[in-house]
Amino acid sequence: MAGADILHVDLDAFYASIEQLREPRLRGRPIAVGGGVVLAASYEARAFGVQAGMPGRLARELCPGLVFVRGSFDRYGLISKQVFAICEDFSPLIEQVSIDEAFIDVSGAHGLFGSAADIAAAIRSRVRIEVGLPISAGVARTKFLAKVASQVAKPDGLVVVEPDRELEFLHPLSVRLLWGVGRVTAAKLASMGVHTVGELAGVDPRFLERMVGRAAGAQLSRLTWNIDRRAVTRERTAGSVGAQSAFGSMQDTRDARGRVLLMLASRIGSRLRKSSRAGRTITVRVRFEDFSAVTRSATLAAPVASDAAILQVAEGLADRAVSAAAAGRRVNLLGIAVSKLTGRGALQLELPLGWGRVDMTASGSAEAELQAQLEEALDAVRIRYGKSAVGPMSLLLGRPAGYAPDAFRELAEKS
DNA sequence: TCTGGGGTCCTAGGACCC
DNA sequence: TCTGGGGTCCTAGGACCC
Repeated sequence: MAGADILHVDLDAFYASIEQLREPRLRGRPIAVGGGVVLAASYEARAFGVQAGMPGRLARELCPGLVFVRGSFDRYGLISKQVFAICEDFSPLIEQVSIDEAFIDVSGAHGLFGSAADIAAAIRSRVRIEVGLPISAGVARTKFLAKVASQVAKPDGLVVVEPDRELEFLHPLSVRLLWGVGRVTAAKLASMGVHTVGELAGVDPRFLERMVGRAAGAQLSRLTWNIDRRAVTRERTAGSVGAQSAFGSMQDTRDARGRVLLMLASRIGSRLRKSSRAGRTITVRVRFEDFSAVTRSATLAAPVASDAAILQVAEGLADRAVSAAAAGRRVNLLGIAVSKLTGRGALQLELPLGWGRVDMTASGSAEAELQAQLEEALDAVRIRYGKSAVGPMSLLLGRPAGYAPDAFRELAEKS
């Protein structure tokens, strides 16, 4: 049987710990990062019941001495990089899951650094000394169990689950520690008298599937027996890019909606172009005063990455979403997401036309593929608006692998 | 309790094609 | 003309995670 070679490391109360590190007078005090809602709470605040995701007002009621700190997210990103660079000194096989946690496969690192438990201890100590932050770690044979172990280890602890004691460790724990059991599923399980993983393991998988859905049910049944074949992988490319903005105290007017959509579209567009990606499906989410939400989406024939193209589609979708709801309801949040993303290597052109501008995006791994797509798009423009409408291409954005500027310049000149 | 912003994955129904 | 089964894609909604 394979050894316990997977680490899950998780920074404790990450944002709040950073603020306490930066500002000594916040140490030992209950603090929360955020404002309208709590993004992170220090352990001193958690003792009062303050939790991430909780509305700020409720948090203040629970914990009268609570100090709110505005977040400085650029700094959090930099510190996160420092921490995972330390992890990388021990093994290159790191899968970063979010800003504050990662899986590390250390099966190839024993000769240099000792057992997985030794490595976890060394990482914790170096992060504490070099960055100044507490980080918890779990060690187990599977990713799933390593993550459960790090949750159990918090705050500032280390839990190693030896392969011959897995179920003994897992079965007494709460089902809430299982990946995929949130508020709704936990309530359903509780209504059946199931509270621990061990109790869940005794439930017929077919029954579970009927209750929570086929995939989720099957997954849960497997996890209760620590069956998890996922490997630690470095590559994780996002499947969608989105942005949203709550209106807060801003009045919901047509003008305000337009401005928010513009801001969201340009944020998403620049992020897409920065990573040389483009997407075909645009989804708009509209949330109303009563927090009910409506989404409308559209899938385009070709991927887009320009602000103008995203905005144009999003405006239409937002109108449809608003009119699907009861008349007169005020909008409370707007969001846009772009999905069905191309792999890295999207290329985008903006063409000045007689009447304005058109954006096109092509994607593919090979240059020929990109060129063919753009030729096709250009033909469509010519057919629709007349040959003379198409002027010289003005802009190339994004560089696919093997990008050859000359070929595209020729294409631009031909048009 | 009255709620941010970034994501992932699943489900179900319908259209369309072979 | 009326019929079957399977696959793929799209859309809308929902649960969940950090």
